[in-house]
Amino acid sequence: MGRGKVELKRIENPTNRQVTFSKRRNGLLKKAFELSVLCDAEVALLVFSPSGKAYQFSSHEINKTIAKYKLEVGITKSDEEGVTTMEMWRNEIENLRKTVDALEARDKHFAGENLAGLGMKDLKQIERQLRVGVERIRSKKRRIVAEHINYLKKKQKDLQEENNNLQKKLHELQEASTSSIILESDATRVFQG
Amino acid sequence: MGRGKVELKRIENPTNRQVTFSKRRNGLLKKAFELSVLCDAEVALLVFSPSGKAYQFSSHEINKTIAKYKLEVGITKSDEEGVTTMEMWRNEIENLRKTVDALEARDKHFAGENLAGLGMKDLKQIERQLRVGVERIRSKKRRIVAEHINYLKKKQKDLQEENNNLQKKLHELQEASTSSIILESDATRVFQG
DNA sequence: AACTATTGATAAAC
DNA sequence: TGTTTATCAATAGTT
Repeated sequence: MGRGKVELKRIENPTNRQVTFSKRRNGLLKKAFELSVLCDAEVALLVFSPSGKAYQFSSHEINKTIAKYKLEVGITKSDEEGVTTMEMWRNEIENLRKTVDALEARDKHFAGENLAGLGMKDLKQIERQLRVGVERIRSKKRRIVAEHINYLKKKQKDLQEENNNLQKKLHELQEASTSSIILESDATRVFQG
Repeated sequence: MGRGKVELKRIENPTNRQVTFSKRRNGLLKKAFELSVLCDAEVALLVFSPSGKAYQFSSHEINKTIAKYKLEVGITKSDEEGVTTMEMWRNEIENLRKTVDALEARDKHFAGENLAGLGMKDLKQIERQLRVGVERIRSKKRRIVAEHINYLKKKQKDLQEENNNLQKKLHELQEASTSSIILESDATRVFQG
């Protein structure tokens, strides 16, 4: 379902694989939910990304669904305990190490290092990603600057206003002072007259 | 997807519900499979029909996937006492997870995403790194193109050379042919004379 | 992330 | 259930 058919095999380009994973994972979770609602079914779905991130959906208590499944299949609890656990942890750690390696390789590519073995297509894609990144960073910077400018303008305006007020008051005081002098001199004249 | 839209609520007609369950269950299992293959993901899917019949798909050992899930939940839950070795492993895994998260965050920054909370200084640094990356990628691209051009030039030169050789040979053949005709007519004349 | 051209899934009917 | 068909939904590739 898309611009072209897709072979049923691991997508080699890591970026595409990640994007497809994200899209299809959402689709799968949605459909699991729909099935449970439309057909009144009990559904449990576990998904782990290659990097070890977990996603899940369950229509009921997931542990109960799992227990139900185990009952159905007749698996003893001991299967998942003991030595197996250790192995799993080892696997988990190994997977995480691989993920770290992959991400670090990616970072190197973004830094323009370790490009040997990349083809023109890969390079173009990376360049495009970098350019998009730069543009977004610049946009963010522009926004920050604009916000700062607005802040300064507002501050300036406030100060100007305050300034005007002070000037006005000062003026009033001066006026008042002058009048009172005039009045005083009048009064003096009256008294003198 | 069909002759009409469908409300997201339990299908009341039991026959339709059963038919839809059958179809959608198959669709869901198929998509779970595709996700696991295309994206190299670990997927486990459990479905119980309302009548209690079980269906499942799993890309790996389902018990391990389930155990992995429980491990995941166990790690997120912080946390009770355990054997020291276990603790160490947990720590190691958690550290690796943090590393992965950090690297992924870095990638996001490089993609110009999740920039909230970054200051002007951070942004400038990231932008500089990206620009360096772009420049190196471009440089690599230029080198590839240059190499390709050289290859084409060499090929062209070789072809030109071969071409010349062929022309030369052709010319020689034509010369030879012409001479023999002359010789033949001479001979004829001699015989006739 | 948003947009489409396409493929895929499926509701209805048989 | 299986098949067919008209439609809707998911998504691959692209920007």
